[in-house]
Amino acid sequence: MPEGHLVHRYADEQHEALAGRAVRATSPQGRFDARPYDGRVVEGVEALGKHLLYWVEDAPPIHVHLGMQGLFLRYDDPAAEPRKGTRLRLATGEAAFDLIAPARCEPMDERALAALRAATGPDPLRGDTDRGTDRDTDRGTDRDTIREEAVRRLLAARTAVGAAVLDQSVWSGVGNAWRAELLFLTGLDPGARDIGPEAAGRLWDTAVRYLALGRDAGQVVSDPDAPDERWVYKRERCRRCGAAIRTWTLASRTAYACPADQRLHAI
DNA sequence: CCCTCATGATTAC
DNA sequence: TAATCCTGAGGGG
Repeated sequence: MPEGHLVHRYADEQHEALAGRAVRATSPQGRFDARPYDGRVVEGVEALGKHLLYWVEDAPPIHVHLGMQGLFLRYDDPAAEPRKGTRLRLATGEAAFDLIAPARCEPMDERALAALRAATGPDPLRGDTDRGTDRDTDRGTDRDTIREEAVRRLLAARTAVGAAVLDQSVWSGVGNAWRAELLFLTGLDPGARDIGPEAAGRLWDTAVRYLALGRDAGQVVSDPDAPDERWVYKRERCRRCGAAIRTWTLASRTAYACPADQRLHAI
């Protein structure tokens, strides 16, 4: 059940383990044709919002989306028996990564890749790592430029901010738990509209900072002093003020908000 | 053990 | 708006 922070964590871990190496690629379950990738060198593993791209020498990139149920298992013994239902195993001599229950796992052609990039808004975790910085700098998309684009797209959305941040073409990587916690941290009610460039910028800055904490910790972190706690997400009462948390459906997902600490109009 | 729900998103109706 | 993908966690019996 991964949002962008975990997808980036997977990408970083697998890039470290696989890039520059030839991999054994198999589909124990048989639902992915791994033959074009078996024995080839992995050039890199890249996260794009909640999407993963595997770049492999002399083969089309593999697109993976974990959806709600997808996960990776890492085995330090690459000969370990995969669980049945493993869609894809990528293994070196040192480790194996098994992909279970993905929403997507498919080769990507140029057209599909262009469509994916076009449908993917600014990612708070792009440009955060050295790897990403190099790549993004080459395209002239430094942090400030990304931030301006993020603010522009959020304001252009015209929907409730809680709907906009879940729209992956507005910002990519934010999911339902982060929506709840980021909007709390920014003092914005998910139903707020027309929040203005200043609040939009604060929300973006909060996303950049906290998703990085979450990626490094391997879980949602909305209070560095209490990394296992949340302010409003799935809570009965606000962790800050004790008010009863309001829940409702917004953009087909359960929204959580503190009626006292979050406002419909940015201050 | 069985049932429901979920940190997603597409597709069909 | 609902069904779908089809795993894991958690609650009830």
